[in-house]
Amino acid sequence: MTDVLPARRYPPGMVARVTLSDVARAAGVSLATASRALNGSSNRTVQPALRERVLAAAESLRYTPDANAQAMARGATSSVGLIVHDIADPYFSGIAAAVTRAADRVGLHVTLASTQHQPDREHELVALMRRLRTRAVIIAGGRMADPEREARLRDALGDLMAAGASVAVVGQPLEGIDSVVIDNPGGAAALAGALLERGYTTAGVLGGPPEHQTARARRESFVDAFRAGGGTVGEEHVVHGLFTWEGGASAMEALLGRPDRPQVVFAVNDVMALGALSAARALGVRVPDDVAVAGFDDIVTLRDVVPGLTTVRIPLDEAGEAAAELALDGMGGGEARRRLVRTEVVLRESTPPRA
Amino acid sequence: MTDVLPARRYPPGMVARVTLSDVARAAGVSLATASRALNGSSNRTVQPALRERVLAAAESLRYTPDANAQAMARGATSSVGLIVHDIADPYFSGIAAAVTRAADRVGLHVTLASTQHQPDREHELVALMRRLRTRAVIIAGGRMADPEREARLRDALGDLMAAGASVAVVGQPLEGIDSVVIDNPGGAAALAGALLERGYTTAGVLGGPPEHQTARARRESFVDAFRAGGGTVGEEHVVHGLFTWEGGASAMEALLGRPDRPQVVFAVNDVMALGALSAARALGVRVPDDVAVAGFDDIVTLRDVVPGLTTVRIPLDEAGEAAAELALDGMGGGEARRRLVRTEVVLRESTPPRA
DNA sequence: TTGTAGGCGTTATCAG
DNA sequence: CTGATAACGCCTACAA
Repeated sequence: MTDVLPARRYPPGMVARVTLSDVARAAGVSLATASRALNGSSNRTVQPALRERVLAAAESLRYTPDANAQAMARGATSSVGLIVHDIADPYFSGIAAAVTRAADRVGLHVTLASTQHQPDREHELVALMRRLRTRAVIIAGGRMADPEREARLRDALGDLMAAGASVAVVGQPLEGIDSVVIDNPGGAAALAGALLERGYTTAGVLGGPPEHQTARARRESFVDAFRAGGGTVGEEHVVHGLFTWEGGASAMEALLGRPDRPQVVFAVNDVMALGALSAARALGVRVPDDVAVAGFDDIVTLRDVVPGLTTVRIPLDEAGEAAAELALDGMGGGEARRRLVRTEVVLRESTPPRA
Repeated sequence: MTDVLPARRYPPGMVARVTLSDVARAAGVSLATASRALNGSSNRTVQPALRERVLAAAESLRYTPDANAQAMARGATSSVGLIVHDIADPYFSGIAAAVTRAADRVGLHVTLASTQHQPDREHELVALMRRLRTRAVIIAGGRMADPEREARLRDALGDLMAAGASVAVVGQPLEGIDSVVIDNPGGAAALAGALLERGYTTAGVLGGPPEHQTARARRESFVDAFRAGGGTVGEEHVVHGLFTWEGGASAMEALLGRPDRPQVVFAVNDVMALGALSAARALGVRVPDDVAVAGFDDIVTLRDVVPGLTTVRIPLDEAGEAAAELALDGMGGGEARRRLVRTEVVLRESTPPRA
């Protein structure tokens, strides 16, 4: 078996690429046979002897099939697209990890695209995925509800699906599209219940942006449940602000400045809760001695921090898995499916039982 | 302009894909002209009138070029590969964010692959990238030094580069390959200096796995610098263990069980430091009152936690940017380049100045 | 079982 | 400036 080098010539700057024909020639078989030997697909109709020859030739020529060419010939790629707002955000990276695992399991690879926090870019990225002819795309994020943006997104998704790709969103359900929805209301309500059970009777809320879908769901469910359970949440103790650390800090500041400080403060996400902790400390208010604090998300690197933050865990791996399952199974043409990912209350030291 | 639908027939299950020919036909021009009008490449030699017609046709047909076909014809894809161990790890997701941004900036998209913490899979993923014909690949991770694995990786990288792709590694420098290296020794030494300056004279180290490259670099530099600065680090106060939360916790436990407890304990990463905090608390040892603690990495979600953890920040965005720059500039054939990313000491409450 | 040949969607070369 | 037409690398009926 000699290392027959391709005789073709390449433009300067280009590198010699060994193709299937090279392998076929080196092995002394036809292109078809080489293809079958290397790919095998369903019917492995190729004599062991030849097969060996081909494999050996491929090996010695360091041949690797060109996925793009295969995609063209087969009419389908082996990639799934994942669109997030910011991969550095633990929420998204958690989902990404699960999606990656799932894709890997079925021999697909993932193309990652990030909107860089610009929700209006979502539709552009969907268009990108269409050009790439990804088999499926998973869209995570888009927490703000903006009808116009959603319309454009829908449009792009229409084109994408018309091209045969399947789609799944996780986080914000999208009418008519397979979606996995996080049980924010359930989690917030459960948290309220758990706090009541621990003896808290008055609560405040750092509620995030009024229009923020996720924030709203958590805030409203918490308030409703806490009240329904006999607790008190004063209207003046529901403070709005940004969905960020700073947002949590300044909201907490405002809250602590009011009379009748509530026994516990619920921040609609962990990062805000951290800001709240910091603000409290700055004001000389001790947590949990003077005021208890709870968050939402259970950010992974926050676990085992001191004091442990009571929160609601979102099983991101489940969410990612579910999204991948929906997207990869491809919807059977029927109704848009929906998967609910249950959240779970995690009680820690920041909300000790009240005597 | 009528919406001329493609007359071709497709196998069942397949979806009608509108191609450039369809657009050309609808616009009444040749394939070549349509291509030029839509792509324009360098020489935009196509009459405005025709150009308009083509654009309109494409628009109404909802045409999008097939990236795979373009890749084939052009002989080059527009994707860059990114290989990490675990995208959920803030270290990797931080780098991924920067890489994504950089790629985006130059009109490339990123294909993400994860080894799932199995370093032996790195070479497989490199092979994947080769099949995909990515223009460049960035490898982040691989903290363990395993010559055999490295050999296989090298091999795969050779093939990849022979195919014309450029490569850059970040984290663990690889001989002969463009790499961005994190200044772990510098950071650890600087931390030692800062602690000495704050009045600490005795230190212990939670050193991670003995063979772990990163751990070793940090541990040794810290010890050397602390001693060089007049401080004391007893051999029995350097405890090895896992590079994880549990590793930090049990190492701390062991350390606190010894006589002559050091004034400050340096954990070679933040997560281990967290474990250490937890272990200390469990043993009734207060931080920082009874013992000060410092970590390394400055995990983003840990900032602003109480008590603030003194640590060494790794500017992941810089690292990612640098890697992308190296990989995308493609090495000019010369020597392997090297970029040093400086780390920065961040002093917080876990290591207060000693009176 | 193996080989031949046509096609996948674009780009690019080379004549008109 | 525009239009045939040959690649690009591979797969797959269809034939042999």
